[in-house]
Amino acid sequence: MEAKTLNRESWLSAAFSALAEGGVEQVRVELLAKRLKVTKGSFYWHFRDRMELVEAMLEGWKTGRIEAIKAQTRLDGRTPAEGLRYVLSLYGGSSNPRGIAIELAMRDWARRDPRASEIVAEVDRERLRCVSDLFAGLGLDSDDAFARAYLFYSFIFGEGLLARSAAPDRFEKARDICGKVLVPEGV
Amino acid sequence: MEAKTLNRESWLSAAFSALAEGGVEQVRVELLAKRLKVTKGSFYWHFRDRMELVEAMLEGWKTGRIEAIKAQTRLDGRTPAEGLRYVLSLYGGSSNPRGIAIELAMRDWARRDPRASEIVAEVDRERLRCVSDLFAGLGLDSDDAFARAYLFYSFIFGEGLLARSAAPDRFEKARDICGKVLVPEGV
DNA sequence: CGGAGACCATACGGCAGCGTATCGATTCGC
DNA sequence: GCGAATCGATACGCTGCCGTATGGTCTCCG
Repeated sequence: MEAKTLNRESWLSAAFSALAEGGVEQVRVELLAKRLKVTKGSFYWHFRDRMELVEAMLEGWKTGRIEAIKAQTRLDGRTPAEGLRYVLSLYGGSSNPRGIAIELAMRDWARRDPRASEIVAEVDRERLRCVSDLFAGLGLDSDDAFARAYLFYSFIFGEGLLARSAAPDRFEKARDICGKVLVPEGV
Repeated sequence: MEAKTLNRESWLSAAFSALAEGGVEQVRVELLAKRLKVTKGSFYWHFRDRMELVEAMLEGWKTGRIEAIKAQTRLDGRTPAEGLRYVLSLYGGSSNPRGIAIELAMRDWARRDPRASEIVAEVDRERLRCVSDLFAGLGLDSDDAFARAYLFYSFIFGEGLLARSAAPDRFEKARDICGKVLVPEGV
């Protein structure tokens, strides 16, 4: 049962798909219209212009990601180490490729747009805070915990950047070992 | 003393600047022409079309980066650990921002262009091999050495992605600590 | 000095994207 | 049922970009 009429969410969803696949440059109203099988008449009903769509994307992404990291690091019975391994697994490997693609596209966007940069910074601040707390829960002092969180997220994002085809057969094992280094067993 | 006439290198250099600042989408012949204060008549004298420029960028980047990593990891009297710290310092922090920008733009490019992806993979393969060897020189076995190299480069690239404005005052210390984790002292 | 080639300017056609304007169709409140 | 609001189609002008065609201006060399 398809919704017979589009709404803001339909356009936003399509916009995020376009962002994931081709970067900000590819979220263009006529391309989205084609994808949604309508004309841009529909778009300019739901949005004032392209800027408004783009702004809605930024805001939506920000609140969504901040809610997500808070939920993901709320350890209900889990130990801090388990929590860290869980967060790592969410972005690791080939799980959630769309999420990784959006994450990378967002950051590339942030490199040239101050508005996007601001949003990414807010999200990063929250994320670093949350996983810093987990590392602190392992017994590390404030500076070490922050540094570990910094390493943790640099690895997660950087992994998405490393060419998978550079040595496909060795990556899985490497990831496992990295996991052990990133979240130490005994501290 | 300005060169009174442009050549292929002039255009390539401008193209890399545009790439660093705005991604592939921003290497456009008319924009480059404006930047070089000529018209595109000049461009189409030196290049058949935009594709040829872009292909030259890929090839030039590939050979340049492969030569660079080989030179940087050739330890002339240095210990492996010193070599690793040296390579880390080359991309770390705010040194060489242009190099980092090109690196990131290249990888964003690779995410949607198979040709670019192939080039990046070749460079990554060589880099992983070179720093794997350094880690192996520390006494690690093959799998551990590769994993360490994988972590090493993920960190380097990922660091460029993390919003610096998320906690500007804590990053420097974090980087230092990360350095110690990435290239272990005593193994 | 005169011709050839290197280098760039000018001008054009073509396409794709943004945004606007206007009109058609469907749905919902009353 | 009827009017108004909701949603989308069609058509237009504008801009920025690619690529081509053609002509102009130097410089070098015999």
